[in-house]
Amino acid sequence: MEDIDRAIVAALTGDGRLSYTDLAERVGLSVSAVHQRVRRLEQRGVIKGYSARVSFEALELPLTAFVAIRPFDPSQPDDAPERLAHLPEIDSCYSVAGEDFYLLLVRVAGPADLERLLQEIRTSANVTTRTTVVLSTPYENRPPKISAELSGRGRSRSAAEPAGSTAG
Amino acid sequence: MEDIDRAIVAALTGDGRLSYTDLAERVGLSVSAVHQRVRRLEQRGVIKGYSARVSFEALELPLTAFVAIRPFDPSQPDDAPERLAHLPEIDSCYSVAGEDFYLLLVRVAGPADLERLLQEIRTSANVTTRTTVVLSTPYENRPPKISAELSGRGRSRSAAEPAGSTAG
DNA sequence: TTTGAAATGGCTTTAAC
DNA sequence: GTTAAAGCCATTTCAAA
Repeated sequence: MEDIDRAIVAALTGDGRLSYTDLAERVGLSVSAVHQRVRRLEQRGVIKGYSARVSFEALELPLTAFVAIRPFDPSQPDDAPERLAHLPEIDSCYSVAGEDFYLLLVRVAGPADLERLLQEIRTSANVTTRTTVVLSTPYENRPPKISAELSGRGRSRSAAEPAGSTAG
Repeated sequence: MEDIDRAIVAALTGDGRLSYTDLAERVGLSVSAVHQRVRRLEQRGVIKGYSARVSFEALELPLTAFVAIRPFDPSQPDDAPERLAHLPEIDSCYSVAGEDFYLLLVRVAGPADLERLLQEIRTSANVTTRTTVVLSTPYENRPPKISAELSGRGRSRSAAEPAGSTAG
């Protein structure tokens, strides 16, 4: 992938509502050029969509936990992700190597809800659970590493000086 | 928080670039009313921002792993999150109860990069690591539970339908 | 094939009710 | 919360490199 595409992805990861005008200024291209690249990135699946970042505390879901699960009966078909998909408290489901089969990230209002959720998980997927409560989240869902270093591309307008330009 | 606000948050979590026009239609309010609610949600910190959802495979970061860390010397000050923040491969950092001190979610290009990252983590924060490789991700970062279901209230194009105006 | 510039329709945003 | 209006942006179209 090109450097400019990486810069576009990095910018939209930081602010998914950036206008094409601002985006064009940042990467040093015209609006239509940037727009075309974004469309291509979306079509190629590099950009899968856009989401609002929410405060789970404000949503009254202050308790985050990891729930490692493994089947109670390993001979059964392993369809835990589908069996658990209906539970909205489950934020993410990872199939993992190691002792456990899956690692779930869940968000609930408090211990009572966590207890009910764990019971629901166990009965829905016929699994055992091992839960690790999250005490705090120093950072989460940070933008991925972007190696793009935009060399000073000549532009017509000199009024704005986008980030990434060589220090002068 | 009100049901309409929850519906707005849910909609923007699913599609952070929804226009206020579409949003207004979904929740059954006027455009400016929805706009005002979104501004308030942003100011209150319920909506912390907007991000593009990216394909880590397309970004050449196909290997995801969880790295549980604990200090090599527990008598030292515990500032692992700050010491590790400069590593862009670290997607998230959770302070957890249980055997370990922190749980990191990391994304790298392959096993070689993972090995280098683990060495970097150990030396940067003076910690031991226990790594769990993610084999696949059935789902990730799903929208949180929203108790309000306002489906069916949306109008198509009728201009004179004062939704929710029982008081007037 | 990709980029740059202009025009139009739609959206965001503000003010008044 | 609603309506209306003004300004800005997204999207398309076309010309040029």
